[in-house]
Amino acid sequence: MNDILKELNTEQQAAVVHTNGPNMVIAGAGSGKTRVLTYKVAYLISQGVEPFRIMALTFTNKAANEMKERIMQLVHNQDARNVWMGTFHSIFARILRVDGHLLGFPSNFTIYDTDDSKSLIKSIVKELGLDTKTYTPSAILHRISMAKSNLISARDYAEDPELTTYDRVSQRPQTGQIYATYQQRLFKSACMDFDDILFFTNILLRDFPDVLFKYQQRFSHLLVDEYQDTNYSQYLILKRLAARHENICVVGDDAQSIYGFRGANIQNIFNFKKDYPDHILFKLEQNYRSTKTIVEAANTLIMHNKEQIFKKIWTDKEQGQRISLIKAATDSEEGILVAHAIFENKMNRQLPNSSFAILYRTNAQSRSFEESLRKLNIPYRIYGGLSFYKRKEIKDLLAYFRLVCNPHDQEALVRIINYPARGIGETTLEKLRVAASEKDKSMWETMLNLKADACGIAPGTAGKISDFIIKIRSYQAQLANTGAIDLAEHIAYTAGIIRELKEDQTPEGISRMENIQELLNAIRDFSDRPQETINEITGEITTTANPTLDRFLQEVSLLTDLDSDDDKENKDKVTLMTVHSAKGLEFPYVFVVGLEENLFPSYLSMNTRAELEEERRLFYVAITRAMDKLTLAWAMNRYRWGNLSFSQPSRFLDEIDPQCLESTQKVTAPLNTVRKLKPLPQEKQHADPPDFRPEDMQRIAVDMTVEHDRFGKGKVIALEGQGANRKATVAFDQAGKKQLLLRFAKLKILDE
DNA sequence: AAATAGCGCTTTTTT
DNA sequence: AGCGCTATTT
Repeated sequence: MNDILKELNTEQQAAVVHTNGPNMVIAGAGSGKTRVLTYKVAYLISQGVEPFRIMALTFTNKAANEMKERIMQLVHNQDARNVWMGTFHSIFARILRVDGHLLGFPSNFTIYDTDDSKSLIKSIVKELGLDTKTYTPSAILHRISMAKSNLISARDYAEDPELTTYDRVSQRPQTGQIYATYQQRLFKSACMDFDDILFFTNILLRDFPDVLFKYQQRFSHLLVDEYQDTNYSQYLILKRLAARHENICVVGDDAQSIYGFRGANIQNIFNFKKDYPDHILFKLEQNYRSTKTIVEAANTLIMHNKEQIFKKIWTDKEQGQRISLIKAATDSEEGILVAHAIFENKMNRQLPNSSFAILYRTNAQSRSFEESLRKLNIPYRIYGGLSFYKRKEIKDLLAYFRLVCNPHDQEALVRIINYPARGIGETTLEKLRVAASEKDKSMWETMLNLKADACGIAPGTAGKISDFIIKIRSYQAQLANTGAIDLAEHIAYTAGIIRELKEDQTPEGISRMENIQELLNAIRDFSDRPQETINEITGEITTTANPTLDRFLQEVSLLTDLDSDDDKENKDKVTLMTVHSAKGLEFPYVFVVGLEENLFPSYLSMNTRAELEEERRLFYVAITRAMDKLTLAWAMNRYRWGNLSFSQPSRFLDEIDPQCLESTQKVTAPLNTVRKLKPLPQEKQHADPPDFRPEDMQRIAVDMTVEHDRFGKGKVIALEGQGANRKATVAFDQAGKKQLLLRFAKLKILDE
């Protein structure tokens, strides 16, 4: 172990070997923050601390896994994998699965992602008879999220004059009511949203002293990465857990605090100092990542912030190249110039694609870079944006899995009860919703005890509901004793999703099918990997083989696409991502693009000094990702929501010491002004098929062969309803099973 | 019931 | 420009 310590500088060593009592490491960009944390855990293990008594909280799961790997190398001890290491959310979700029953949650509770939460809020807003344009789901969710991060329950919220006044002033007086209903609904569905994981962890530790005691005892050492981005709720969990041993080490950099918008509280740094007056403070100021030019540029920039903990970041490295500035005429030219710059550097210096990164403020900016990179045949990978797990087809299949594992999960139920179409429409759903809310039961329970006539549901529809229930139950019966991949494939093939997708042979349809296959592959990988399980008594983590599908779901709900892509064959790609997701990463060549007023800084963050300073810290994070060479780009004109608008260069460009910048400015502008003409809309066909006979409608009966102008030939399987509402279920040779309203469908009888 | 056309709306960052 | 929702069509 002493050999290992030699790989650290004096300050880093001091921080690593200080293992007793509270301590804080303020670490500048590129100063080896993660290194200190990794070595500290390794050092603790080498000093005889049992791995499962160490809790290390990181910002991403990827960081956690990399750290674990490194630690195992350092200590030559497989037990190191028993360190409780992961994001706040994944670690405390794990704890809630063990002890959440005390709060009334089953251990298989579902975690809602932002889309689930918004869609639930939307349906609540509608139920309460409010306007979804005033009460936009994202605004409401933001309010609820802020409340939860500050441990304000729905009841507290309603009684808080400041919050309610704010809501009244902003024309949304019912926000508190929505919050309360939202919580009830989540609870009945056995679901938690992201903020609930931290909120309920706090409640658990607050109201159940023996649980608190158990974890306080167990975790002798707490370590926290990216402490500057923790919120109040996270702060309080740490404070509670650390109260017994007070061996808590937090690592962070106030200059890189960029998550204020989601409740991160820089005050936590000062609270730490207050809570532990005898804490030791370490400062890491030597940067090992970047050239002198880049470090100086970053230092001069951040000086413009008023609120900061003073430190002087310095480096031993060479002066390096000056920072290039690209001034483009338009956003598409910005893309071209950046792609060409990458191409030239790559060729002249024989660099791999992976040494380049393009960083932008908003996901929407990625397009022009994708286009130009593609034209030059430069492989790239985009992170963020529409992530894999947010795609419709993936969410659909996952919803089946979710419903099987937790039938009370209402968002999952609503999503798939009529997908693929099985004749349970919006009207029926509304009746079920009303019935469920009257009986104060989950929708699933309501369906199980369905008294159809009482809810005004037709017998035919009730039959379809019961078919659906039987299907889901048959999956549920297999859950416990079937491996994840076997059940997943069984569901994918028998629920009709794959059948539905196979019909669609458009490029999008084919890509959707590929995505489903990719999801199944991911589950296969997961099934092949032994799973960690917590031993309830000792807290030790043991592994079990052949995990079930619910284990997969629990894992997947907290993943981001940043976490899960390492072993892709082709790793040598240019990276495109937002500055936020670039936190903690580094690249030899970095392009920070879109440096314009109202874009970076964002027009939404220029109202207060605090917001503007956060934007500046964000830019600070962006430029400190660069190791060797930094290029900044901006466009004089940019397409914004459909039309071209003029831009001013970002004020941040003027805040960098001009000595760090290249004096020359490139201006080349072969403008691509030819835009494709849209084809004229086609004349619609209103006429009936020439040989259509209206009287056929009366004569149609089960087992007849019929023809539809779009779906082709098919056989009538069932008929229901009377008069104008008469419907036929037809099995088409090509298009599959469809329900059609005879009044419209114009079916032609081919064979009786 | 299912598909489509057209309209208005939104646009920050993410565990 | 792209999306989701509503109104309209089949």
